[in-house]
Amino acid sequence: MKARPHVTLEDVARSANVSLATASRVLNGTASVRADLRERVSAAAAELAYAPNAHAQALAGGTHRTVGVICHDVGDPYFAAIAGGVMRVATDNGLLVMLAGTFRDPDREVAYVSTLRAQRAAAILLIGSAFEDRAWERAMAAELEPYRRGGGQVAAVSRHRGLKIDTVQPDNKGGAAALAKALVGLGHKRFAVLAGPRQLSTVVDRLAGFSDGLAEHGITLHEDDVVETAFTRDGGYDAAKRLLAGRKRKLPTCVFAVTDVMAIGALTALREEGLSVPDDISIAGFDDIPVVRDLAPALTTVRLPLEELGERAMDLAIKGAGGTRPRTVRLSGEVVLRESTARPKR
Amino acid sequence: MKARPHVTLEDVARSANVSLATASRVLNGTASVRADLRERVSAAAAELAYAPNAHAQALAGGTHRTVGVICHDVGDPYFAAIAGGVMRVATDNGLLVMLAGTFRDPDREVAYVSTLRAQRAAAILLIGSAFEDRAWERAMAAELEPYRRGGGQVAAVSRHRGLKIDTVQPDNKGGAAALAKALVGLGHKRFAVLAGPRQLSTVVDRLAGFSDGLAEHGITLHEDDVVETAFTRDGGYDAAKRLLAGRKRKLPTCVFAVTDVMAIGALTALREEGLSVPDDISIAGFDDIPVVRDLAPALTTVRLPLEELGERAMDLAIKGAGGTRPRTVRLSGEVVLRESTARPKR
DNA sequence: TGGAATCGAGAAAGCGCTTTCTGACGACTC
DNA sequence: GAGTCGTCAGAAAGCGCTTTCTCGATTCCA
Repeated sequence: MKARPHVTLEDVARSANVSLATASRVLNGTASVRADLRERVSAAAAELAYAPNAHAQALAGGTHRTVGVICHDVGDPYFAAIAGGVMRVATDNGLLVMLAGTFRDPDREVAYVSTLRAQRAAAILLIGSAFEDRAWERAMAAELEPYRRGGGQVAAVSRHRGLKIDTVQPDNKGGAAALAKALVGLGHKRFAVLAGPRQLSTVVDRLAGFSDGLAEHGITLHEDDVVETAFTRDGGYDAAKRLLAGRKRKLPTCVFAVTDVMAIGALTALREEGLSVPDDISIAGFDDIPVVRDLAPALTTVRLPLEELGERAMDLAIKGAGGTRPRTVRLSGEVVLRESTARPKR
Repeated sequence: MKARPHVTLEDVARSANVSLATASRVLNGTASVRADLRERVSAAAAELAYAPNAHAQALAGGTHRTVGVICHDVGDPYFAAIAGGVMRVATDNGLLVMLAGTFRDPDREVAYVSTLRAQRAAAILLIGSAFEDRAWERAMAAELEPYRRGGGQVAAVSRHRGLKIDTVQPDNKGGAAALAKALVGLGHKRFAVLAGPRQLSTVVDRLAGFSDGLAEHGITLHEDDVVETAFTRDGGYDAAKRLLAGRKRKLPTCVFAVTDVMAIGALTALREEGLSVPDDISIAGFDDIPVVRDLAPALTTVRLPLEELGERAMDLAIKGAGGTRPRTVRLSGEVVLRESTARPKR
């Protein structure tokens, strides 16, 4: 057998002794074709293991069945959960998902959008906090705008409003405020927050919400109660260590890590330093990624409907933009008190 | 401004007052072009926010810059870690990754390969245990074979040898055997194994390795010491509960869950039943996914170089098949004893 | 200064498919 | 039985790009 490049529709047509057009019609069910011809074409296609060239189909004005999803880190359970939701909806709609991780590099994010644009992806989904940065925003808009003008759909999860796109927005502020109130309700008065870089809108919102929640009870969150760190497990770990190193005596009774992933790192750091959670110190996270219920102690957090976040974003993109105003779907979180928080003993 | 479809190379060429060919050459740097023309083309392209149509490029015999990665579940940390490795290498090589989750549905897996074939993906990576099923294997081969004949690269992580493809194979058997020996070394004599479905080759290998390792020390793993369950966190949870329910008295002193994810579920189940790990019972997993070091107690496991698994698989695919024989890269694991295992007290 | 050799730009031929547009052919109507 | 539709298969025109192939304009050597 010779090494031939690819089986084409023409091969199928020739083998079935019909025209290209007829073969195409049979394979797509576009128009009615006499039964015997239809039969011959199907048989030939199967025989030759024909797979249509998706590029040619796309070029010929056919379908664009792929959607691009851009997130910061595929390995992060938060994104993984959202991506799961996206994929379910995508699969249900016969769409292929291209998942890209930017490793939090703004330039790479813009580059990916550009590539997706070149692929004529049916939709682009931006998952995760935007960078609050004018230059980045401009660059992003410069890619997104022509993409949409060309008929592309764009939707985002948890994004900056600077980009005028359809968004599924978890209620970061409200959730954090509710959490703050719940923690104050447990009797806590001295707090510390492990925050990610303030460039990220999610960080800013959760911080603000938490601060507001405390303020309602007359508690002020001072700037030096906030430890800024990387938005990762290791970031949480480091920040907790720094927190302890800095103030061995006037330790807070409760620590709020702005994401569960960071809380997990912090939990380990606290344990390593010989502190018992929640006896010596309480800790709470945000997101309710699947694994936190399996921790010991199980983590108090704000439950976000992660999969739904992804599903709704995909929905938004599929349904297409109706009006000209960007739509926003708000999804609220729910405080889940678990064993990592308790009444303070100090 | 009118809603126009897309900026094409022709638009750019016209705007720059050069021919299509010249514009193409400038944008690809294919051949030398007079400086002023080059300048004009670049300017026009930027001005119009031109993005080449990747489909047209692919069709015209240009580049195929996308690779497909198929795994069981994107949300599973094991796959996420491997995918991270794949993505790093892919990005370094200017490739786009399309990640697909099959949710352990064999048919969907085959369907994805078919789609990827249609996309003329540069490579297809199969991540995770194969289904040990003749019909599935045949269907898979029927897709893969024409794909490779057409120049496609295929590589796998942790797969069945039935499919004759390049493979990165973690040493499941050896790792499990080493783990068994280490556990026996701690003094354990009565074991139980939480296993996934035996359809999956990974399960079979780890089970066999563990059994062999025990056998070397004269310990026999009986069939009813093995609890078969779903290959997930919940599977581990359920299996552990069943284990306890079944034999409140002659409890094993050590439980081996064939994956960390399952071990995590089991850990929670054990805790819920009031058993202390490792005082009442020891537990070990396999894979060393990132989160297990943050558990309390931290999980004993077999460390697999997960990211490297992905990297090597991508390497294999990029380097292309040299000879006709499928290549196999073997990566060994390393037993990591942590706090979830201790000398048995019973 | 003439002719060969060189260089670079444009014309045009596909890549594999979808989709009008055409044109047979048989089934109708009056 | 002549004329009119309605069907359905085939011919052909792109979709947007890359890449020969071609040919005019330079440059260089004799």
